[in-house]
Amino acid sequence: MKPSGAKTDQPTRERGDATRQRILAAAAAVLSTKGYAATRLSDIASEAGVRTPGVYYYFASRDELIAEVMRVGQLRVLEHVESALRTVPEGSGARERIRVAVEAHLRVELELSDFATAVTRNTSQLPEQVRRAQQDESDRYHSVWRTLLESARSEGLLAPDLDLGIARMLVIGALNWTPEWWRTSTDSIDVLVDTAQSVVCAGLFGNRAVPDDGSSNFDSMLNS
Amino acid sequence: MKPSGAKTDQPTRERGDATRQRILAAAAAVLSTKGYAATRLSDIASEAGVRTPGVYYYFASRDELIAEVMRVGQLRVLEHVESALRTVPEGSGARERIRVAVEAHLRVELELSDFATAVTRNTSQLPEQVRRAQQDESDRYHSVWRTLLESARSEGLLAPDLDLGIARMLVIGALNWTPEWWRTSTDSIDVLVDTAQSVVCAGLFGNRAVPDDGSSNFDSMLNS
DNA sequence: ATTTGAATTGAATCTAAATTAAAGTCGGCG
DNA sequence: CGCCGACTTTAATTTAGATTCAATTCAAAT
Repeated sequence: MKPSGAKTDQPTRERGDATRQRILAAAAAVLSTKGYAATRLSDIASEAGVRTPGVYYYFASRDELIAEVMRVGQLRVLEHVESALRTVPEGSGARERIRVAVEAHLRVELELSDFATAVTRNTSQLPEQVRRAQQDESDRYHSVWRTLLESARSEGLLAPDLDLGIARMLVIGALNWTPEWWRTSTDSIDVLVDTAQSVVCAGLFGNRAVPDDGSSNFDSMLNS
Repeated sequence: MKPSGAKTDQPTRERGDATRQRILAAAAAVLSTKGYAATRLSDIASEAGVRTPGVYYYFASRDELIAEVMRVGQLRVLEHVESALRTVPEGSGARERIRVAVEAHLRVELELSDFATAVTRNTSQLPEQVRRAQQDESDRYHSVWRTLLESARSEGLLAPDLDLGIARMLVIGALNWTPEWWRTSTDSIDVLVDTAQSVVCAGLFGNRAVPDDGSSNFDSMLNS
């Protein structure tokens, strides 16, 4: 809050780096709650403990700052989900992988990263140029899900007439909408994760049983 | 100086009424594609064939105009879905009613009304005051779905441990996300409707077969 | 201790839009 | 006709907020 600079005895080079990070994080926080329309550079600055013009030392413009938030956010989602999938034991089937992806998506979205939330809540409202910054990572993320569904199909888990593209977007949509209604403070995320896993798997595979006997959490892998 | 007067009884407003509607519709159109952030009063005006200040003859401010779009939009969704549900034969079960609700939601969202799209794509980004305008209708809409799920439960269609609130939001989320990716021109909406009905019903009830038992053509509700 | 340059700021400037003011048009009706 | 009031428009005015600029601080190197 103090206008005075940070009193750390850090070397200036590193302090500047840290400031940049603070600004970026502040932008993600403001963006994820207020949305692109209502995000003021001054809000970001004060959240980051800097005067407004200070932002320009690190970012060329408001849109460039926001674009970077988007890029980072989309990348974080992608990497978190991919990394979760990497922990799934080799032999596991598509069902298990999809459960893991659902959980990873929800957790990074709701628990781990304002950046992720900033992305899903704002993508649609951005100026063309800003949106482009994220396009690449976004495409890659969709590829991950496309692959998941395709392997489910080749395992014979899906009804043969199911349109994979549509199904994919319905599932991702359900997950992406969660920031609109989920109140982290109030509700337990574990229940959400469980419910979402059940509903998504049932929706795709057509049966709702097959609970996870404890192996749903992707940090703990038991089956093989 | 202004036509201010609290006089409710203004004679002859034929042309004005139409203009007001044009402005409202234009606002819905712009809002549904560009989003709140990028929606300029001047865009709305020119889309409506009026000069910018002309808008102020009918609406007190930009936000008031937008608020009305939101109110109308949410109301349209509500009424379209309720009216669709009214066409379901008395004896039908919750599964059939939910299928109808899914279809009605998608169609009003994607085919029938820019207003509806404007609502779902912008609600989260609005200033508090504007959002409040729709709150009421929004709550009523959620009640409709709550009731649908509750009757499904009382018919024993749902797993007893399923969290109805979460399930409801996941389903509505999947539907609300469609305007983000669906390209009306490119794709057939019928396939989307079919797929969504299957996935939602399977997701909730846990089996994917059981299409509608030959009853009712819910195309009959497409007017209004 | 002086110089240097990265980091930061207070005080302008600039600009896109929203909003207001002040007329102007036009059709109907006395 | 001629003016009345509903409707529109052109021409300001205002304002919020992004961006720029010319200093200022302060740690580190000389």
